[in-house]
Amino acid sequence: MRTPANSALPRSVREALAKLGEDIAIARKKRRISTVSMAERAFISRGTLHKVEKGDPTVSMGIYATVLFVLGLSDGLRQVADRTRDSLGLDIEEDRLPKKVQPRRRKRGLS
Amino acid sequence: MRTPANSALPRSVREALAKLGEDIAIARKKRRISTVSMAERAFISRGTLHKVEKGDPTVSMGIYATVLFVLGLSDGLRQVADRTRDSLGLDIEEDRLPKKVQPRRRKRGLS
DNA sequence: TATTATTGTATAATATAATGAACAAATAAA
DNA sequence: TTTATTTGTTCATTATATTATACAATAATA
Repeated sequence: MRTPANSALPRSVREALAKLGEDIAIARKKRRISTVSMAERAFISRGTLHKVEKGDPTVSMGIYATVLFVLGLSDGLRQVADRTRDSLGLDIEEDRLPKKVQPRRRKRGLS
Repeated sequence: MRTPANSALPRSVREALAKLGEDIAIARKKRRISTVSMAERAFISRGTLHKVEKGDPTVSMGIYATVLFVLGLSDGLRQVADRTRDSLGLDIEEDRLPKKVQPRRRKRGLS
């Protein structure tokens, strides 16, 4: 990622990722898996695993997901934005949601 | 990511990410946010947002996290691997977990 | 305490993620 | 039905993520 979303992440986002990284490290230790072994199982380098356990935002989602999978925790991913839990926004049945979001148009000829 | 973890993700992982992407797209539509507007708010390009809504594993975690934040769904991230929910592994108090994971050593001099 | 493996960092090289632009296809509003 | 806007894709360019390697610091075992 080479976007401001990298260097200038909102505090709460940075904290959420940091917590995720910590939780991953704890889960790994609970399972008595070394960083070397974990890196091998996830097909990544030890350095990248270290970033994951720090909650580094530049690491790809696929790598996070694979690490979680190795830990048997990938189900958590499915619930992150689960529809049934999402109370915000319009309360419309999924089928009736517009496929494209389009603002109400102005009549032609108005300044 | 340029690791096998990219092209050869386990089925369940690919599916979990695909679901996450779908849920994100639905949440966006519920809130009547266009892809253009969403991309702006998350400081990313429209193309990358499209990947996110497909559950593409090569997109950075920071970008996923920022999009979730814009949707007001970033709390879900904090619970993905939450300790208190993690029933697997050793059931040891966090404080007593070893900082390093080390296998039991062999006595010297044994073949 | 001595020893040995694990973990924390740093660096250069290289693969690739993210962008912006441009065009086609699809959909919602008039 | 017509029209305007959104969304899907592609491509070349550029920034950067990931790796492999090596060394230092740290912690667990005997």
